Amino acid sequence: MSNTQLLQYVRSFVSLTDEEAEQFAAPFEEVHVKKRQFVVQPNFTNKHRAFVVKGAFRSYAIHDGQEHTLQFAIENWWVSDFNSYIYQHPATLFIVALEDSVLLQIEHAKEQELKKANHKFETFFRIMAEKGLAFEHRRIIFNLCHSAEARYENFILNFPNFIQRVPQYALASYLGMTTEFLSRIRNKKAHRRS
Amino acid sequence: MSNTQLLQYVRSFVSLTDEEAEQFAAPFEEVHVKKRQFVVQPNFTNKHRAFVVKGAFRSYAIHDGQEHTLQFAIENWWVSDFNSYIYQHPATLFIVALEDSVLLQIEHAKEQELKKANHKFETFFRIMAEKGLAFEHRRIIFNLCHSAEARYENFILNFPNFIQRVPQYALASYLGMTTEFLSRIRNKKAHRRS
DNA sequence: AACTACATCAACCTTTTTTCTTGATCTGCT
DNA sequence: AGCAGATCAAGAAAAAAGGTTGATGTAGTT
Repeated sequence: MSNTQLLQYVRSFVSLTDEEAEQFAAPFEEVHVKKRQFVVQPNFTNKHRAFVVKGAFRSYAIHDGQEHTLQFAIENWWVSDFNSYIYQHPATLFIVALEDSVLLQIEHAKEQELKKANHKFETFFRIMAEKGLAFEHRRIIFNLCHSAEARYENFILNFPNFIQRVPQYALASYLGMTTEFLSRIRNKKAHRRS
Repeated sequence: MSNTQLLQYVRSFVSLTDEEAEQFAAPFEEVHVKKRQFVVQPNFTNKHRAFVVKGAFRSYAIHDGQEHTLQFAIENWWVSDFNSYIYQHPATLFIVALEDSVLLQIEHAKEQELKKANHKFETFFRIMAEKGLAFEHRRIIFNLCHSAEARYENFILNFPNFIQRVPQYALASYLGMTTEFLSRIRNKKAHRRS
């Protein structure tokens, strides 16, 4: 059961009794999406917070016709347009499945109930937010300080399991460079090794 | 300007002074969508009525895993999940762009204001609804009375400019037959001609 | 002035996906 | 039995997605 996976994840942050675990998992529903399917689109409010049980996602914005990737998510990551979700405003991001995937999603209102119901649940969501914030801070600083090549190398180092699963144009736009330039970096690297 | 196109259309049904035209057009906003992008999805309320300035759309329902096409729309047609739009209830249809397209859309509330503001606007929307209703009546009767082949021939006759723009599987599901059967009809027809 | 780090544009190739076609077989009607 | 049409499976054809390369440009450095 896919709840097991979610609960295992949650329990790695807060300890839950079996009843608590059950209570936490209850409001989540399983959703299957096919590759290339959108789960969030601009102008539609992002009503759920979603946990990736299986598969891969990309969230991105389009500005002046250019796609800018904000995030990738694979198993045991969360995906949503956070600005849309927490304020329950229309989304500005696209979130699309990069593979056939399975999500566990909880409605915004249900999440509020959970947090009210049990202090541990509140703690869990706080930890998620803090981790997310810290991660983005590291990312921003790193991006500001390093060259395109260094950013790519860093990505490989930190997310080796993403590399085979995200398309290169998406990775390029995540790392803030053109797809052509990323292609050249990879090429150069391959030659160096041989 | 794409408003011109809308106003020309409106004026073909009701006469408007220039001020009226301006007032009518004001609440419409232009939206660009790419091929394969959804503008309406089940469970989200269809908040806008949309006029197709450029491009093509298809609205369809999924029942028992089968897609059933309700409508196609190209330039100068309107597209929405009408049941969702007029009652402002969650949609049951998908509406997807078949090509890169441009819409002019008006919010539900703004439309109500327009209709209150000027009798002519009320008249215009009444005409749209009546035309739509009459059209669907013709369609239903025709479908009940004719064979798959006759329905296809009729479509060609009445909507020659749709033929090249809608995929065949979509047309088949609009005409109430399988894509394979439509393929055979087309094939037979081609042979007859040569 | 040359060099580095990167962008843009266009062409092209490869792989994957989508769409369409065909044959074989089945069903329910008349 | 014969017709209108469905279903299933296999392929072919067409379109789209993804990736690479070369040429050329630019802004900031050395």
